[in-house]
Amino acid sequence: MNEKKRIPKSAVSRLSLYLREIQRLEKDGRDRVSSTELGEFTDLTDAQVRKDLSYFGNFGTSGSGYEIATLKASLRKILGKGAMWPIVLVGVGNIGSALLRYPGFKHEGFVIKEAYDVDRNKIGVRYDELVVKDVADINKNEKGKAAKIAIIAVPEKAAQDVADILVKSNVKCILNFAPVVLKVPEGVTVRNIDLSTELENFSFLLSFSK
Amino acid sequence: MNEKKRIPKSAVSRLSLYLREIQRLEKDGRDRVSSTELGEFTDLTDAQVRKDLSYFGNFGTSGSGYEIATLKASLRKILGKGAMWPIVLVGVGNIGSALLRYPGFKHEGFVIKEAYDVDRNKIGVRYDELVVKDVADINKNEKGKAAKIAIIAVPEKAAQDVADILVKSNVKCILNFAPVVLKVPEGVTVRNIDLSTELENFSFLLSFSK
DNA sequence: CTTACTTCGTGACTTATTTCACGAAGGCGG
DNA sequence: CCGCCTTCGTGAAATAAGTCACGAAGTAAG
Repeated sequence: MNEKKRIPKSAVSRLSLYLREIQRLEKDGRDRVSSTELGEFTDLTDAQVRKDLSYFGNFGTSGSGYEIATLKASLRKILGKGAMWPIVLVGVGNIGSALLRYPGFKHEGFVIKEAYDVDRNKIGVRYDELVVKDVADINKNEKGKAAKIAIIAVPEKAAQDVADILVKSNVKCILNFAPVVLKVPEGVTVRNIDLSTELENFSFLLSFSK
Repeated sequence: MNEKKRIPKSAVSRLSLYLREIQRLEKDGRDRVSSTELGEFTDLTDAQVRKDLSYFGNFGTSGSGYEIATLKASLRKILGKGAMWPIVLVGVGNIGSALLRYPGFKHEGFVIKEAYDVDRNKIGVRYDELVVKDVADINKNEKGKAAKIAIIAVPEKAAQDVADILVKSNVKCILNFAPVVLKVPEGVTVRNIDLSTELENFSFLLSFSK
């Protein structure tokens, strides 16, 4: 209910999980779900579920939990689903091209609208309706097109330069696969997907336990 | 210094960043670095850097910061680098095959030693020295081979089954690319890489800020 | 050797996030 | 309509994480 309270950053990520689960439940023909049950599916406590949802509204009914149809609609609204979000991809190497081929995005409301690379061999390659362009042309093409979300999948050396260009072309959110801490101005959000860090967490754990 | 204090989970991830940065500095010929400087590189405060490091030892010298060679050695030790960690990959689709082709792992101390899939067309395909095997044979091959780290890159429907099999074959750490919350017994760690959640964070942000 | 400066390590404090636990609301059977 | 059960929403308490700020230790210069 309360719009003023500060919302923990991680609550939004959990909202994603809730949405995913209730969509699954909906497919199974369910029409109501309790916080306890949602918690079981997402490995969270019932209190956590209720609190997270309560940051955004009163979606539940005391005796009987949450109605799936309405909760779904609300969560989708909050998470900005419904619009199709255009994405710029920079770097069509191993990961970049995997993302291009991944069909799931469209279904989730995201489309890679443009793809760039430096490599001659990659420029001009077609993926579906999309042709890989020269990274030198980002500004030209991007300006005004208003993709606010970008994915960086270039080698570490190039990542900061690419980020700078993207910021100039008005990108506000960057999903970064390069193993670098990007410097961006305020108002631009970066989220890192960093495989070596993830794996090092594992090797840390494994080295210690026993 | 203090071994008893509870270490924040995120401190280990930051250790990875520190290690990466000092290795970069070392390549540039530097041999000392201060917490302030490390903080600038990683976008953290100097206090955060010092506190993180202090969970694991007294690596610094008061007047002059951290000696790169020794800090590097210590961090590598803590993070379990030095050994080559074998990894099992399950799912050789878009993402899985990108990971197989990614050369960086080896350099970081991780090697994909086995790869599995269900798809006839993928089974038998060779990537370097590695041949994709039938997922039905995981147990057989894995038992005793002692890969403790696995990567799941299968479609959501299959992920939990795969996880169960992996757990049986003694895997302790799972990097999960499937958009599902995996249920695993205590003692097994899962880290999720969830593109739609990441992107939904963005669409959430973008929907609100104006 | 003394003074001025740098930079660490850390306890105390602040802020952020999660968990607890309970009142109130809704549903249901009789 | 009345208990009884379920389940929400939410302040208050507990836990976790991050920041501050300062004493102590090192360095450098004269």
